[in-house]
Amino acid sequence: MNDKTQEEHKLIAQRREKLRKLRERGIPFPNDFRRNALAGELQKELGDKSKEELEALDRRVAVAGRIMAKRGPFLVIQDMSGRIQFYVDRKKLSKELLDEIKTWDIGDIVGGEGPVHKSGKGDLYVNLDKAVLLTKSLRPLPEKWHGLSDTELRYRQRYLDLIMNPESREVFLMRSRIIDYIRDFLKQRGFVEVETPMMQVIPGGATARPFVTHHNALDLPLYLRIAPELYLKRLVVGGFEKVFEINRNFRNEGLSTRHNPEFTMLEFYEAYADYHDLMDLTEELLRGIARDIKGTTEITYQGETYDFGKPFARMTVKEAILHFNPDIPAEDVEDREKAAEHARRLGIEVKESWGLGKILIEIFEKTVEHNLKDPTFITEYPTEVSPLARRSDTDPFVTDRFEFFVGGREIANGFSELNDPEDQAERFRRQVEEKEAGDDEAMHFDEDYVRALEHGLPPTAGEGIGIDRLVMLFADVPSIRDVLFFPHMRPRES
RNA sequence: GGGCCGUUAGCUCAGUCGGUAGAGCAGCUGACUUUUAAUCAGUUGGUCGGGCGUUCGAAUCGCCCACGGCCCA
Repeated sequence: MNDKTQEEHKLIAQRREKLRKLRERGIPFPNDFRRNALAGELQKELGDKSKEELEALDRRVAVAGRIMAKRGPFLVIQDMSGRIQFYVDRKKLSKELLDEIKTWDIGDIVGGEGPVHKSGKGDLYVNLDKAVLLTKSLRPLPEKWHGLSDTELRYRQRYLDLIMNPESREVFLMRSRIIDYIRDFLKQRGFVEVETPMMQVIPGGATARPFVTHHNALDLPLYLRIAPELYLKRLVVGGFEKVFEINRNFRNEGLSTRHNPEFTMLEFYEAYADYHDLMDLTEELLRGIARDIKGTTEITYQGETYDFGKPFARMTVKEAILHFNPDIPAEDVEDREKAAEHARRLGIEVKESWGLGKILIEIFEKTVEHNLKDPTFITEYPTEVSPLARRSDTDPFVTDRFEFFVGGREIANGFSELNDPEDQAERFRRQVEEKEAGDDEAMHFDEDYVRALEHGLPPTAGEGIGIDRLVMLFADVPSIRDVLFFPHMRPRES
């Protein structure tokens, strides 16, 4: 380590010196100031009153927050609700207090008390009687007008982004409101919120690469869950007939504007329902979120508008492939070799072990998915790629499954659950074969889960909704990093 | 993993043809006390992401590396 890394920046040194003086004078980080008002609420409550009305009212408040700007005798204070000014009156305050306020810096956290008045220009301010520095900030804030725009710093030092950029705060508040809405929606319909293991002996419920950890006392490898599905269905076996969980999943895959190694998933299961019921429920839920959060069913995402008010389109995987690939004849999606030919032409590396179902899904992902702009349910997913979904009664090649797309992105995946334990065992065996053939995303055989099914899973439908992507949609942001407080980044060397 | 773009003062950004590195904000000194990106005068602040190379001379050209962004797989 050289001197350079230890040497402190001048701006920090100046502030540290001010803190040193505070220490000399007593308690540098007091915690006895109690506020009784919030800036934003005062603006709402008193913002319309005239100067004279406010003086007559003589509303005395105690407000605390961070100094965001200094404007002559005014300090701009920001708290969680908004902003209000403090007025520093030279004629009114003691010399000692005036001298102290002079040492306050932008970024410091302060408290002030006094009556709320209004300036000649019509802005509210607290006419300070008392004021106290509560927390000295040792580091300067970013530029007051442009805020913090460097994306790397916004993600690495999210607190600065939140202090400086109101749009960013708004996204996270919206995220919270969306999750609240979903909880209320499901609870009102009789669903019970539960929690199931994040660390699993057999990672199940999805096809994805897991993170591995190790339990010392049991001397056992444990996997961070890639999905809660198999545990939630065990609960349905146990008589919890309507359950949901909103929690993190972990997948050991790359990072992108749509992927973070940990992400939030809503999963819910309803006994005595099928996938059609869930499509209806999903439609109602998304429409409800749109109305509640945006006040309209017209949702604009990255310049394009989608109408959540109209009934959502529904089509099958095969129909969608034919629709977006007019050059593929209808009979070719029924034939493995012909479908494989089309797949190869599209640049897909077709593996020997793939059946028709897997080939169709690859073609679907390559040519259809990004084109599904308007809210659309896609149904009839091949059994081959749906190892946990109930087989269709009319066509065993496909399952009673759907996925939901909007803006070219998958948002939800749901199906009538496979509750035939013997079929499930057979499907697990196929997965194990694929794993042995080199597919490291294929599922493990979960005997314990099959045993649960053998006790009887009632006819059930279940669904997962990716919360991060949902929030991206409603918040109209292009990257998943914009809806995660602390997106994963490569650590920066010191 | 591949392609393209970016990295200059605490922050937001300029920097021409390769010729001593600039502005605004923030900071500091002072004036000013009803300001609204407060204003006025003065002023401090740089390993130009890191390394190697080309050159009399590199923020600028070349190569390698790091981190980030976007796109593709």
